[in-house]
Amino acid sequence: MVYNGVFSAIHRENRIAQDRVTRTARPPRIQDVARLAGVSAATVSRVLSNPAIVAEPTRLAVEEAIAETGYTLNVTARNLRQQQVGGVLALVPNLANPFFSQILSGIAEVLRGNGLNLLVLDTTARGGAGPEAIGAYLTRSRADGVIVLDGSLQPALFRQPSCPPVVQACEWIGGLPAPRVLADNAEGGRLAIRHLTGLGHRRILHLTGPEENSLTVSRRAGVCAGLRAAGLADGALLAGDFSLRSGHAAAQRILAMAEPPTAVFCDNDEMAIGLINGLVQGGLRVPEDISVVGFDNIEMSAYALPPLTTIRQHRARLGRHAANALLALIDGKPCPEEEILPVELLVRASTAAPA
Amino acid sequence: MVYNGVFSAIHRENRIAQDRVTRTARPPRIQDVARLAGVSAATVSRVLSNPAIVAEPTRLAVEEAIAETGYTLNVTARNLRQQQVGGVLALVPNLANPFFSQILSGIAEVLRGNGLNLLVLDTTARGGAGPEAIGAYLTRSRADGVIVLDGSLQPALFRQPSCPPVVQACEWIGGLPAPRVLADNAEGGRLAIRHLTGLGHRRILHLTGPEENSLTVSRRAGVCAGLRAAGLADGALLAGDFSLRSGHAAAQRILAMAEPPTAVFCDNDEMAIGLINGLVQGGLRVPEDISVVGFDNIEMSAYALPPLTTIRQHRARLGRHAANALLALIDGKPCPEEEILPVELLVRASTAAPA
DNA sequence: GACCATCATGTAATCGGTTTCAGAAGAAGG
DNA sequence: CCTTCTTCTGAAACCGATTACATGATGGTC
Repeated sequence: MVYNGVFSAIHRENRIAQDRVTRTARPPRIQDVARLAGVSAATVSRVLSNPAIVAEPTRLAVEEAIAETGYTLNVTARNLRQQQVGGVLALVPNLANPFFSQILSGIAEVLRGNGLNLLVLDTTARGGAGPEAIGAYLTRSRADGVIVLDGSLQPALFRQPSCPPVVQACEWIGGLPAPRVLADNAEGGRLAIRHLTGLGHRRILHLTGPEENSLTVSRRAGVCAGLRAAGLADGALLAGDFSLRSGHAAAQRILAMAEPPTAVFCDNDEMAIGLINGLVQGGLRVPEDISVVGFDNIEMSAYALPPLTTIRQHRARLGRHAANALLALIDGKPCPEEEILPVELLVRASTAAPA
Repeated sequence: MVYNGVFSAIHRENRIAQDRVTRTARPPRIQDVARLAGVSAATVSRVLSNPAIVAEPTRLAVEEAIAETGYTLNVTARNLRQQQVGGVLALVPNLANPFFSQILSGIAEVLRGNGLNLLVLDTTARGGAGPEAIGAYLTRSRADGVIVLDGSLQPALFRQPSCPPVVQACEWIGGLPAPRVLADNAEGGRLAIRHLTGLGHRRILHLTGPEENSLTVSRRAGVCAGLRAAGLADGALLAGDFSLRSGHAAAQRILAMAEPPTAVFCDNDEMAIGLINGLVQGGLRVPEDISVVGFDNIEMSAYALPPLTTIRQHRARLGRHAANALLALIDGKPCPEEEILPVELLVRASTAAPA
């Protein structure tokens, strides 16, 4: 006891000496602020998290002490005590894809407003995380919640008992009972087809994403509905993978057709732009010889040549809605199982009546 | 003491009962694993972080207990004890911009390999973070390190005593003494001009980013060097802001010129694509009437019409190098003040000899 | 003046790991 | 058989906050 007292006295002297020499020696803790303000650590904590319950003079003294010491809260300590992580994990198939990064932007905006960090995990990263590596992140100890942007993940991943609340955005995983925030993909497909059939097109090709992809499936449904509404059969389809390259490759296939379509609806803008590039280089004119419609309205589509007719979906907004849904889930508040955001047709110059 | 003993016995019973009923009652802690394995918590911790120092039979028993309980480490608790955050903060001007998200992708890859999270903060987010909001993140308690991708921030932000190690990537901030990982911007400008002068161009316009931007400044220097090497004067410049829109706007200005340039070098691909769009819509042909060179080699540039001649820089690689530099800094290892990554000229179809 | 409610604050337990230090067990050497 | 050294493990302190509970002061009421 005596030894202890002596020791801590020495220790304190030492600390003060250090403070005089180098300010960076050791960041101040809540206890240091308390000492300086002549109150307990509990009171400082209260000033920090709930100032209203602290008497005015005390509060001012504490605030002054905080300013004087340059104190900043240790977030990790708070998180440990409050049994939270302070962050939400976003699972994206490809961080480098602008489509996803715009959704992330919306997510980040809402999270930051609620004091939460955005943690990003690239599910198909190079040197990459296998499913088991992703699973290691799906713990309450790693994130307070998860937003899934990758529909190709296994639902089993999310069934571990310690998995935090999950929300799906944009794409979704079959058999995963987590709320979904989606664009109205079917309606988008339908709108695109209605536009084309309205122009008089009857041979319409659908350039899709990967066959099993949830976006592909629902957009395809809309396409078929649109075709039927115009009294047409389901029509041809060609499978791509959402990349510029696969759009370009599709052009070669089309150029080689005996009876090529007069219009193509693409499941995203990037394939549409790749397709136009391939078609034009193959000697066709867009839209005179063949019309092209995209999906997403990425920024670039307005500056393509010709500017692209497309289905617009508001990606940042989708991200915001997903983040808000997750926040509700984390707080144990009710959250709709499925939220569908409207899309709209944007007519530019890549579509015209068939020759 | 007795009361305490009785209480914890009841508590334990209760816990076991809960475990039988719902597995989600309470995640196991290291203590639970220790009890099951018949060892102390310290030993379990050692198995987790440094298995080599634990005797084989003990280790196996612990590993079995871990598997049986489904234990997962509480990362927050570990971080608190180890005085770290387990994450690195990236300050990006615009998360939705593919240019930055590809750098992020490289950063994320390296960080994940080292067990660190990537935290993303959008410096110009909507509803946005003022400088003071950003400053609140620049604390050792919020991040183990910071990678700055935004050259427009105030250097003073990073001077707070509690600011963690900082590395700048891609752009840089004047007066901030933090290591920089950059593309060879000047060389890129020089290469572009050499290519154009080699084709015979003599009236070359430089479409720049914002005047004070660090990329603009160094690319401009390269452009001027290139022009001088060809015996030409510094030449005209037009200031844009790296956006598609500003490229498009520049086209209007060029179309209105009495003596328009025969070639334009743009400080990024997006402006170049916007520019081409504007020029073509204004009736000029690219490259027959006017040549255009971009910078960055974004994916889209290969599929522009015409495909864009540009300067290629490897963004993911830049991100990886920046992350590695930061890791060195965090570990107190030496780290070069400036690292310059090579760029190269990619000739496609948007450049040709002047008419 | 005694009693009670209210408010402000302090004390100490707590979150869940890691790590220092010390001690036990076993091996090696004299 | 007794040291001495090594290897392994456990007890307890520690990281830095939050918060349940206790306490003291104050003011109002009868």
